[in-house]
Amino acid sequence: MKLHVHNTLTKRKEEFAPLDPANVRMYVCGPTVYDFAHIGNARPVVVFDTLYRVLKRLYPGAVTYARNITDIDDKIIARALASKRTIDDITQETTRAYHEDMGAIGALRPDHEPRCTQTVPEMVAMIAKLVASGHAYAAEGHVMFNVPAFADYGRLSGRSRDDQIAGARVEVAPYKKDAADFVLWKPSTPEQPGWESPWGRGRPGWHIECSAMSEKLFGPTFDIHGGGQDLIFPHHENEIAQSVCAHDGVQFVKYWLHNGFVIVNGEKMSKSLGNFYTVRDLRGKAPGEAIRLLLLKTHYRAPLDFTDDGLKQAKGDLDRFYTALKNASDVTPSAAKADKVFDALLDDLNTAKAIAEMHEYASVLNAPRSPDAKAALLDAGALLGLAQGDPLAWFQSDAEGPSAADIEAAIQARLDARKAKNFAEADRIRDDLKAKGVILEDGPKGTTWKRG
RNA sequence: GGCCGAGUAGCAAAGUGGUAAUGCAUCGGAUUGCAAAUCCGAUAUACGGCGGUUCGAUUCCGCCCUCGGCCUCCA
Repeated sequence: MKLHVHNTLTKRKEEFAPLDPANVRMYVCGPTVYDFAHIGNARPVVVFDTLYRVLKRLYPGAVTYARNITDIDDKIIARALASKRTIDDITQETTRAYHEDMGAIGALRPDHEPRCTQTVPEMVAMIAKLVASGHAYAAEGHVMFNVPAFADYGRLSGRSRDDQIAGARVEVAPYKKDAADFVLWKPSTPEQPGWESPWGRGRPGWHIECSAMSEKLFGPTFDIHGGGQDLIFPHHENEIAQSVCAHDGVQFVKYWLHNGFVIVNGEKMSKSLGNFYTVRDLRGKAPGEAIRLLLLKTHYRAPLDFTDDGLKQAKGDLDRFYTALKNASDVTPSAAKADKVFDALLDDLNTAKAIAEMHEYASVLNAPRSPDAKAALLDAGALLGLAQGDPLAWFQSDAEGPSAADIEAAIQARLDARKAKNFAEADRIRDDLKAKGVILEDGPKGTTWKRG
């Protein structure tokens, strides 16, 4: 079975055939670092992290994953002004928090995390090239990309020129030659961060960064470009225009992948609506691993309705996996692989199916306790970034509630009571612990406990 | 207005041209001193609506309805 992915460019599922199997390249749009990441920001991270894991298995040692960090942006400038902090301070702290949060939800670090501030010369060079080739023009300190100069504009998002004009709500700046033209470079005031350029001191527009950073790392053409569906237009459409025109018409990206939104109460979760949950906050409610599983339970292109109950259920799913592993601690895993899970992932990253198969492995591990099932369950977890931890730690490590020593002491007291057939006392101890969030399980090898 | 996506049992969520996985929930039973965990079994008129193609559609086509999104910063 071969990997198939849904390509936004063709609107259909296609077999994935890398440009160069010895050099598979994936670029995903990363965060603008001015605030904590919310669960909607986390979705593409987890989705493409899973794809990264699949690609690494298919092309061992040949996959390069890049995810940028946008550290030049007007929202950052605004945040700095409002909080009286420096831009560096904000971007560095936010980047650190981002790494923590994404690590907590099991995301591997990309091979490269390019930053805008370290790619300005490349952006300037690309803009200059576009000006020289007639695809862009300077006007009033700005440099604009001239959309009519790129015949293929609109192909990714499926928008025609007429649609653009009909639906245009954008205020047309007087220096634009065409209403659809967009900014490559804009002037900075003395207070704003800026860099010297042939068009004066200024800063890059939003879209050019990804074109420049991907070119720097990957060259003019690469395999996969990912991001959220809200980036299809205008961001990715504009990236294509810039990159293709800067590279004499050479193809930019072979496969465009986009994840669906996280919604809450029927509405898209977004910063502008203010209806978002930060990953940081959710980590206080559930383990990061449960947040990850929640994001993977729905196919990546479908909308995902976030609820507290869904988060609880995801936690419950993990409990089931870890229970199976805990109860099978004496089973030595074979060399079996999670073939069904892998096949599901190869089919356009069908994580929902993959998790269902993972449940099947857990069932087999519970019942016939087969070494194959244990190996497969663990392998499934490795592919999905789940259930890799120590089962006892999963159930027992929690800051709240009685200490492990107190619990052990209570268990011993209860054991004594049971030996004396004093079941009333034994049950009292058990109920007491339960009230404190500790559940006891009497098994053939003695009593174990977990935090509920 | 243009474009895009979604609508499957109580909940979540896959999937298929021949009446539909999986998990949770619910109900029995096994096991247990009683539980928990696990196992066995059961339940549910579940595929938004109306047409069409077909021997047969939830699955293909058309129209419609509902919800959401993009067209302006946004994962």
